[in-house]
Amino acid sequence: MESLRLDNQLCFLLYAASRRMTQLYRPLLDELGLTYPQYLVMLVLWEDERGEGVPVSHVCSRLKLDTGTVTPLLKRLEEHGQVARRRSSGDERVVRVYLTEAGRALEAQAADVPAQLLCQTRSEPERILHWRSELQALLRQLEAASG
Amino acid sequence: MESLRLDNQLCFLLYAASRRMTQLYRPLLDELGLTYPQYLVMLVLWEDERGEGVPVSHVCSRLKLDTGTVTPLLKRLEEHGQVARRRSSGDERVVRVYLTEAGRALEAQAADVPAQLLCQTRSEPERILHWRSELQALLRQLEAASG
DNA sequence: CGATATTATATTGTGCACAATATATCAGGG
DNA sequence: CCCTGATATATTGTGCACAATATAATATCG
Repeated sequence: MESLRLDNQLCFLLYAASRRMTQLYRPLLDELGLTYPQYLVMLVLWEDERGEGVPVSHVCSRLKLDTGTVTPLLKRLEEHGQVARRRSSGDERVVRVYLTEAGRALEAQAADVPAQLLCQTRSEPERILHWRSELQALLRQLEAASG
Repeated sequence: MESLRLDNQLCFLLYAASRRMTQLYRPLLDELGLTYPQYLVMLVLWEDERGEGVPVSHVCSRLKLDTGTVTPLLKRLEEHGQVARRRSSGDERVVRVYLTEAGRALEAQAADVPAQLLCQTRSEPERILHWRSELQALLRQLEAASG
C-alpha cells in the first residue's frame, strides 16, 4: 500500500525532525539546567515578561500548549528558582508568571545557544531562513485545517 | 535579544508543526483504536513484516526510537490484539514482532487516512511533495550533526 | 440581586520519549 | 570450556502532551 509507506509520510518526517532537533539542543540546555520545553517557556518570558508578569494563558497560547502541560512545567521552573507565580490582584482567576533574578540572568547564558546549534548542524544561515519560511507556511496550513 | 525570539526558532516551528499534525491525525486514528505512535509502528509492520516477524530493533531503527519507548508501545499493541511477540528461535536475545489477523486487517481500514488528512488540510498534492522533500533534506542535515 | 454561564487555572489519568541501568544471550580468545 | 566483551531487549524514573474533569472567580441576564 504505497500511500502508507512510512518514509512518504509528511507526519513522520516532522515527528522525526522535531525529536532530532530536541536531541541536538539537549547537551546545550543541560548546561543551563533546562529541558527543551522549559527553554521554550523561558523564550516566551524573556520576550514578553516586562516585570509585570505574564498570565499562564499567555504562555499557553504562545506555545500552543494547554494548562495540563504548562502548569506543571511552570511549577518545576519555580522549584528551580527561574520563575515566580502569583495570583493577579485585579482578577483572582489569573496567575501571573514572573522571572526571578536568576531567570533573567539566564538569558545571557542562553544567548549563544542558537548560534551553537547552527554551527553544530553546519548549516548555511540562508538555508535556515529558507526552512524557517517553509515551516511557517506549513504550520499556517496545518493550523487552518479543521480539527 | 533577537536571536532568542520564539518565532524565529526553527526548533519551535518543527515542534509546533509536529504536534499540530498529530492533533489532526487523532480523530482519524481514534476510529482505528490507535494512538499516533502506535500508528507509526503499524506502518512499519504493514510495510516490513512478511509473516516472519520483525525484530524489536528493526522497529526502533525505522522510527528512530529506543527500546524504552518501543517495548511498552508493542506491549500495548499486543494487549489490543494487533501484534504478537515471540522470542526468535535462532537467537534467544531477539524478540520478533508479528502482525495478528486483526492487525493485518487494520491496514485496509487505514488505507485512506493519508487522503483524508490531505483533504482536511486542503493542500495541493504537489505542495505536500514539496514539503516532503524539504523536510527530508532538513532531517538529513539534522542527522548529520554530531550529538 | 441571584441564578447561570463563562473564564482561568489546576488536577487526574494515560501514553509517549529518553537517559540510565539491568538482564540475558551470544561470540571469540585463551 | 571458561572468561570477557558485545548485543538485544527490558526496566526504572523523570518529564512532557493532552483529554477530561474539577474548582474557583468573574461576568451577564432576568
